[in-house]
Amino acid sequence: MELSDLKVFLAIAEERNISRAAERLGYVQSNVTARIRKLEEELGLPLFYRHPKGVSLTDKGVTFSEYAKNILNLSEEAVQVVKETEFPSGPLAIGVVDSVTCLDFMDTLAEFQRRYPDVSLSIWSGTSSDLLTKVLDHQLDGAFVIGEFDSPHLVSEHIQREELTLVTSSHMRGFPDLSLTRWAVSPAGCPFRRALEAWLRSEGVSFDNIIEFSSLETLIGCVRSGLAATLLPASVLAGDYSAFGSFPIPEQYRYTQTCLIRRKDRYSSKAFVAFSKLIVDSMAV
Amino acid sequence: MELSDLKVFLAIAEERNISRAAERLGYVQSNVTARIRKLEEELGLPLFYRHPKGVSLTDKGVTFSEYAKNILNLSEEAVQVVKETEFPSGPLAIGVVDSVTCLDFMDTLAEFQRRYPDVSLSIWSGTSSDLLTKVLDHQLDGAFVIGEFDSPHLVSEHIQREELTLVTSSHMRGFPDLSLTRWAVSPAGCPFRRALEAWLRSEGVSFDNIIEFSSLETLIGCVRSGLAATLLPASVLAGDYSAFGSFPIPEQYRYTQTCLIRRKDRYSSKAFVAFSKLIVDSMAV
DNA sequence: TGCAAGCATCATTATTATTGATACCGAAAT
DNA sequence: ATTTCGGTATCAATAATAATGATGCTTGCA
Repeated sequence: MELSDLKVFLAIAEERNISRAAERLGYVQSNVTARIRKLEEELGLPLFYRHPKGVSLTDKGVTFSEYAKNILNLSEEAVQVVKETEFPSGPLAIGVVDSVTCLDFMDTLAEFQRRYPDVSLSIWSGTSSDLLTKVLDHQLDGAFVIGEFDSPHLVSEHIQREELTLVTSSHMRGFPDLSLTRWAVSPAGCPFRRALEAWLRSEGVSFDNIIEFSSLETLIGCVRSGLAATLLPASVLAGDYSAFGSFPIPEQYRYTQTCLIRRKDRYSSKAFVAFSKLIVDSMAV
Repeated sequence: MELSDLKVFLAIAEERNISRAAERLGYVQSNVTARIRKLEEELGLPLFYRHPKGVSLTDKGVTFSEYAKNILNLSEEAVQVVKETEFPSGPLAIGVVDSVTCLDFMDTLAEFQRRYPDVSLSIWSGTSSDLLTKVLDHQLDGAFVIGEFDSPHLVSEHIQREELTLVTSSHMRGFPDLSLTRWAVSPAGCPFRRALEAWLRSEGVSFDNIIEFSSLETLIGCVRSGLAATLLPASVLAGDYSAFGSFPIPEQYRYTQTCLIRRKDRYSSKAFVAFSKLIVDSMAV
């Protein structure tokens, strides 16, 4: 049994299809078939059920896949750790919730690239829970998410407290009538949306006059044009204050936390440490 | 990088000598040299210093070897877990301190073999600290040791409280004069010896009139012949009471604990669980 | 009945690992 | 100084293994 066998195995397990796994791995189907059969023979048991439309893991296969993931993660970490130089370098994958990408966060990124040109930084954006999954799955070194997350595998560091405001178009004058307002929101799971829901519920206002946006840019565009209002950190409006009206909301719902999360058991590369330090410093200003 | 590369790497690291590692692995030296060089090239850094009399790990090599061990342990565990059948089977390596091997422990072993013939049991004996090391090193599934051990990687289960007695030959009559007694002891590190030392110190008796035995059998033989006295659990004398005199010692030094230790993070096979259950039950009687 | 999608098989080829012979290197012995 | 010894490195030849491409087999579905 070799690490490459585990990679092949996991590819099949994820694709639930040998042909697709072969394609993904850049091999030919017969090869992948042969390898997985060899592995099964070596273990003396089937890892997959074969059905006409693909394959699926047996119980033992499920168990084995957990081990396989751990083993491969560990082997990657070993290589990374040992290759690491004194100066931050190598790949660094960071997740950022959409709402943060609008901040002067971008400036900080540029600064990071300038200081540490040997780090190849890749930024993923997504919802907090997407990013959470990716961090737990070793697909990201760390992520900036909104809200508190509690997992035995994570550590999180508070980066910044954001102040949510009720944002409207500047065409509308003054604090709107909540019950008559149409709301622009992110898909379910977004902490801003949850805060909005909680607030409106406490005001006794129903929450069905909503439009959902998967992209924050579009959402903001919609608010700017006066189609709807929303709840966002004022900082997201990126200085374009003249186009918007911004109103405080009750203190109970006003604050959200941006946290940097990472896996407890994952080795923090020099690049990661440098990155998180730079972010914390720049946020503190 | 493959698991076999890690095995080659670790063999060299342990032997500190490529030729010996090759021999141990059943390869020819040039092959092992080539493989390790290929691995080093892949990592882009040397794992070993070469000197005229062999090789030694670089700093990075030390780091890498820690990962390599973990990865290989995990991969072995993966195979073992997945191969495991409903009924206990497979290899089971247990360590037992010398002093326990004399008990009716052997009967329990025989019973275990009878009940679970598919388990290939191997018993290692040694001192408590030897066994401790082997358990931590994944060389043993578990071990019976005397005394309390505290390691974040271990869990231990109390099996039995042993009562230490002052053992003399039946030739000598009555409680001996401690200051005139010659003592037969196990090598340093044995908990019985430590207890004896502590007791004698508290009595103000010096502890230099000693003979060391590496084998408990020989030690007991020596005591039987009247050459020396010692401190042992009465149970060790194996029913041969007529040949010995046995005297209680102060309560403070009288008791030792036999514990079953195992690694916290190690998967407990069905065989191990069955074994430890059988032992606990048989001790409870 | 005839696809189409998917896994299995197999002969062939490409790649990689292993060997065995030999070169090399430094330390210790002569 | 020279040899010898215990070790690693190199390299051409060979053995073993992995990958390919073509084809066969099964099943669900139209």
